[in-house]
Amino acid sequence: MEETRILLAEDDENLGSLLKEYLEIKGYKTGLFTNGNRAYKGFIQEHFDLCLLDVMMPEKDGFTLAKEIRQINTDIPIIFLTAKTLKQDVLEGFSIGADDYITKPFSMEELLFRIEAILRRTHGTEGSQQEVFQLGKYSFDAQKQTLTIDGQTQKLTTKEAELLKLLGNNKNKVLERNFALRTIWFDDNYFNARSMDVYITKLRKYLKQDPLVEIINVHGKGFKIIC
Amino acid sequence: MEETRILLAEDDENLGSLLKEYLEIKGYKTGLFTNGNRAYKGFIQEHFDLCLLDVMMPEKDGFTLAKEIRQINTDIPIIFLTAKTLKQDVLEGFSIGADDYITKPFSMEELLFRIEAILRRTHGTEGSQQEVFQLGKYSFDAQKQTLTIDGQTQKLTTKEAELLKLLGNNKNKVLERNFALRTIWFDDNYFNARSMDVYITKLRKYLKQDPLVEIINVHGKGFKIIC
DNA sequence: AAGTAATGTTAAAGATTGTTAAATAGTAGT
DNA sequence: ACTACTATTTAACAATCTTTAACATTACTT
Repeated sequence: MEETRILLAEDDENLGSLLKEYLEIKGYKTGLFTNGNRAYKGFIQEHFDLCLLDVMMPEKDGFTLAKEIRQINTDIPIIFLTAKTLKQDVLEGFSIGADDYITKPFSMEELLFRIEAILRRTHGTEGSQQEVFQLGKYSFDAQKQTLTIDGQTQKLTTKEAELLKLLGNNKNKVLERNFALRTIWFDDNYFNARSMDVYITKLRKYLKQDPLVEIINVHGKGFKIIC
Repeated sequence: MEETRILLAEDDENLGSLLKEYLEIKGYKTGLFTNGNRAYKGFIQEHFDLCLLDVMMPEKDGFTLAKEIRQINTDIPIIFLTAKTLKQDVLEGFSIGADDYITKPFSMEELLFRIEAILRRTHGTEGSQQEVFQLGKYSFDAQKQTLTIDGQTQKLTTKEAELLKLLGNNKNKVLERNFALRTIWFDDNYFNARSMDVYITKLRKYLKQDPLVEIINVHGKGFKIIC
């Protein structure tokens, strides 16, 4: 397996070097650039496999930089780091071709999770990758968005499936509220949080047929599925 | 494999040189001309395999240039770049013999997708090459626009085939609405979106005979075919 | 125990998608 | 040109998905 190289564009030097240090410990060679222009030059001169771009930077903002990078390489995964989420911004980001979006403050684990998820998606045999979870007597197919028990199959909506997938990824471990909100809703405001609660209720209904499977709340933290 | 040479006529020098830079990184030798007259001279003097023509250019617009190019070479693929889509313009473009049409702003990924699609179509020994998809028990021939199951063959209309081809190209992955609309309808407005929905319904009907093949909606994103 | 915050639940409102049929546009033959 | 036919778009309404609102319940804090 080759070394994965990450381009990091972040004007806050403290945060930047912290991230760089962390990523390198995790085995990613990281190039840190403290403004958009330098990052662009770096991108042209060196080889990178993934870009982490701060949106708000002096001189050249992350979106502009991303557009320029996209002109050179359409495939390289781009993750935006941003202080605050405006739906508008998220949409603009994705229209440029962002692969993910992460709002500050974020934990290092969260960032790593997203980086690895994207690298799996990009490198891996993608598409055909089977995403079937066993949840007690239930079988959940994230691709097809279906939940099956005793031959009975229930179709799930997109959001239901996305949430159950995150829960299933963390069986018997806490899925943090903010993490789920940022991953699925791209923003962790109050209303999205309530929307997520509604979906938790829906999933619980679907999962009633096996009493050994349960989604429990961890007050103030999030939810975990036990099975 | 020989080198493919692209003629690029674009009066906006910033965009032009970015495109050139990008295309060359992708392995296409690119000649950039910043107005129609220069582009015409360039076309006569050098050899090119594909033309990217901006429609709106001072002195000589893209359509006029295309007509002149067509008099010299009836076969060379031509893609128009245009700021805004007027149905009128698209029709005029195709009547001149355009091979494709792309509206700004477009992503580089999108442009590359179209260039490569056309080169496959034009160059390749093609025939039945990569244009036959296996979708569960179905066999779909994008060239012939036919869908076959158990020896029964159903003819598809052009739009039906184009849409199924895009879906088939992204098996088990989400085909984004906007991308499909821009690729097939050249514009992603509300009405085209509804038209696309109608075609999704039609395709679902055709695909009913194999229950393992399904086109599912990913709310707010697009569709994916699973099989 | 009382008060506050977080979660549970249900229903309505709002947005997107599914479907059918009619209107329009395009095509080929005469 | 006209007619007959097919393909595509538009319109209308139905169904589904998501968010928002409201109120109920539970958990935590003091």
